[in-house]
Amino acid sequence: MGELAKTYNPAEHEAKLYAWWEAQGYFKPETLVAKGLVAEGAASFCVTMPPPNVTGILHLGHAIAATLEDLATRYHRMRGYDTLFLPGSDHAGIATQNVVERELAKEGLERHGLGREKFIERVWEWKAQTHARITDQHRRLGISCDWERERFTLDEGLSHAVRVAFHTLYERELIYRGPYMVNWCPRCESAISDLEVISQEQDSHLWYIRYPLANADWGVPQQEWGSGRWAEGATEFIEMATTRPETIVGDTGVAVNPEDERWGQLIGRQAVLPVSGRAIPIVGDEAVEIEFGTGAVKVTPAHDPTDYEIGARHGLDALNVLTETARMNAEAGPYAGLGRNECRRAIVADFEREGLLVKVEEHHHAVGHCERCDTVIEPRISTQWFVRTKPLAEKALDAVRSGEMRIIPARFEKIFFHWMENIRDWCISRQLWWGHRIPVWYCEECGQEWSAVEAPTTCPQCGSARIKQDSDVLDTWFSSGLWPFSTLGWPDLKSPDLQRFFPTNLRETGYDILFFWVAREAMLSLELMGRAPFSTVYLHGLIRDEHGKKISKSMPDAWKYDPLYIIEEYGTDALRYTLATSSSPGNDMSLDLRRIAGARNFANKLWQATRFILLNLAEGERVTPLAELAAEQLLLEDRWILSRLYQLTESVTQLMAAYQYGEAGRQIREFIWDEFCDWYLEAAKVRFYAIDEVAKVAPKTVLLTVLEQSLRLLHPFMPYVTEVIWQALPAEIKEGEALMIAAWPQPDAAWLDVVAEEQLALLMELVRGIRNVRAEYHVPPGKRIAALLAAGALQPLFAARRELLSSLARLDAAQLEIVAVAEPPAQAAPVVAGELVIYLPLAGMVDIAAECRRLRKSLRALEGRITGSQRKLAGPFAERAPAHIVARERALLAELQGEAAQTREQLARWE
RNA sequence: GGGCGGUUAGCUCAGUUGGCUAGAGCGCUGCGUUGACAUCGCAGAGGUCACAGGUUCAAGUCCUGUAUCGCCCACCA
Repeated sequence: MGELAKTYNPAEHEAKLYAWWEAQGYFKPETLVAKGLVAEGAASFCVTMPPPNVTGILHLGHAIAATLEDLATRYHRMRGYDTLFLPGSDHAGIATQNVVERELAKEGLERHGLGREKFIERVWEWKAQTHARITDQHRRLGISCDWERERFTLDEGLSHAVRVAFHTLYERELIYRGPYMVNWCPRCESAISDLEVISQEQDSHLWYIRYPLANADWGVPQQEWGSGRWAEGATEFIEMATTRPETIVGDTGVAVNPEDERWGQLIGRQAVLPVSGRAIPIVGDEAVEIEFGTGAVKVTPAHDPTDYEIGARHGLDALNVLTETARMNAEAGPYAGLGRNECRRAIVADFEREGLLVKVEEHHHAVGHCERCDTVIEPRISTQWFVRTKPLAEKALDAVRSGEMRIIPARFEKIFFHWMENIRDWCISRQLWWGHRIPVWYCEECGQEWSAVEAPTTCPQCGSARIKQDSDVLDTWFSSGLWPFSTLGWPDLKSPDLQRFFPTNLRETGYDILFFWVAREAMLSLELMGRAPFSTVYLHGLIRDEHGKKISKSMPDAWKYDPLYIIEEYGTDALRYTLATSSSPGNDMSLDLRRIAGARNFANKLWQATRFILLNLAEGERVTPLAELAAEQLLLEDRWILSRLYQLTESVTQLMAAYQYGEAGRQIREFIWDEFCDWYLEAAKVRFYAIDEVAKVAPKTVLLTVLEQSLRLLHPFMPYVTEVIWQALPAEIKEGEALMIAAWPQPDAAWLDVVAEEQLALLMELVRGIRNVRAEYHVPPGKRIAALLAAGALQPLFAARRELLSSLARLDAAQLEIVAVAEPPAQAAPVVAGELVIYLPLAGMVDIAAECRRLRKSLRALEGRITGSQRKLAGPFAERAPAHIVARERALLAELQGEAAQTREQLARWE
């Protein structure tokens, strides 16, 4: 005790402390129960960590999530909830596979060359490395999660949960398989969901082309395509615009709007498709916009979602002309084997040669790209697995509407509704290797298809052993969608953790994955568990650099925003405090390193205050607990700070319960720094440095009591420094073995003392006024000056605390006169605070003209406000506004008038 | 094409049922090494709360519109 270093050095304590907490079992709910810190039948509080992808290292987005989750966890643990923060990580199918593929590419390897099994081995190796790094980073953040309950989406239990979930949905016909148009990434060679397609605006072209029409004069091209005479003899044409000329070879129709006067009469006729010379019908379809392009559109049902629908309506064939890697297939005739872009150039050139290219316009439009590898997506018809989302979405909508699940900030509920109401079926199969194999088998004998939780050996239909499992894997979000219950032991409904902690309480994540993840968690949980997975969704914003730019690895100063760098430079507490208090939910945050430095300074400030207090304790001195103090031992400043602490605790507790962490954190800081350190601690020095030993008892008690309770309030924000300090405090003023398992402060209503607060506020105003005058007159800071205080009815109070006033304002105690009514000295600067006036006889220094100017200025301001207040009270305000608001206004007016009267009196002496 | 958010001090941001003189950190100015702290203290300067209307006794806060920046969603080829 009392051995605190000169400054707080986070690195010296953090790792040690974390290891100790963990070794003590404080992160485990069982420990708290065993210690009797969780009351019988206490409510549970559970948050499952959004499992980071095992793709790389953590960034500030993870840091803010972990911080807020741990903040909530520590707060609830202190409140006596049966608390669990469950950690884990996500195999992140497509993302991780891509990362490992890039790693392999560095060695000149490619996954197909390696083979599925070997490749998966490599991914597991990668997983082991990144997982270790991620875990280490999370520990550095000080999060109090139960590592023994850590889960991984591909581990045994969760894989089983995935199979059960799939099987259940399959049996309920909420999962189906079929050939539909999906988003296909030709680089990943896999289908991806709508959400994984990122549309990017691009500059491109709109090619106006024309197809000849078959008529009595011409119907079959006589010359070779590319000869320049392919359309020779054609007499009628239909002109259309396209952004994708390479798909022309896959056209099986031309569509026009039936209302279109230009083209309407062509419906039913045949066009002759360039290149192949195939006759294709012209159909009428409402989907065609008359205004766009020429009003006619080529229809390629196999390669465009709209065309797919038009084709379906008119019985047009879907002719696939692309391979899985987006090269032209045999159907492309002369273009077979070309890449889609090469083909585009070639076919445009050929159209020009054949006189079928009318014009080319600049065109700006959105093109879909793969979220993971940025490759241009190809819409493609392929057989995939889907989740029928409509019925699931209904339940999710109800859960939010009914309030079973609440989203913070509330505006995201509308966004959630909109998405859920317009949801489309979710493509869950991926042609990847890294992930959960789809638990469906096919019989090669009888063609039976069935789903099973455990791998079968024979066909249930015909008994054949010639069965094969589906080779696809599931979308990674399918397994993470089960996270809130799969991690707690589902599908075992008797799992103690599931019964104890489900439904969970909080899902904290960035708003960018509301649809990807939170929405899926809600749908799957409501379907499989019959309940929403959590009661509150708290969405944080994106973290950007100090100029509001998105932080990316390619930025030259990206290293500055690495959580580990920040932790090493400023300490974990500084990072956590800053992340928790610098923004509000759902709003992006520009992380300013200066703020982090400020938070580090705050930790040090707290440290210094503690040092001061402990330095004033003798070795082994017993501190008197607050309860043992007699009422009269508590002086004005003691009653004031205790009252302030009471109010702070009330306010912070309310804010924490309402998930207003930012405001809570700011209030705690303001209290500790501005009230406790700057005023109370300075006030306490008066008694510390006095001769009277008895007088020193109360301030020690109050200092330690307030400090100890402040530490408890601050602990969820700055767990390390608060715990280190707490451990150094004398045993008499604390309970238990660690701050992190201490009880959240229960404010003692007896501390509330509004009179003390008002009186000290007056004293502070007086002191500030004196300091102000001293600064203006350049009175040397150390110089003690005489003063005459006219305190009116408060004379006894100020007389009793004369040392306090003289100490804080650097007055000469021997020449401080405190009276009820004073005859103003001739050569003195008056300081007015409410109805109090203190005269500072600055012998020979007082510039009367300057004083008059100062007083007049102050009087003008006062009079302005008085007039405003009077006008307000004379108007409809007095009767329309609530009584307490009016009363407050009246009180204010009286105060202003009192101060103005005093000021006028002072002026009158000189004028 | 829809929808959402931001616009508050030089910079980065708070300001949740509308209610005292709109706040903080950093920066800036002046003073200061008083026996916790220069990662500090004291005093101070600095804002027509983007703009225009409206509702109200009262608007940074609610409504309408405008500007501007950003984000999300969307099958105009």
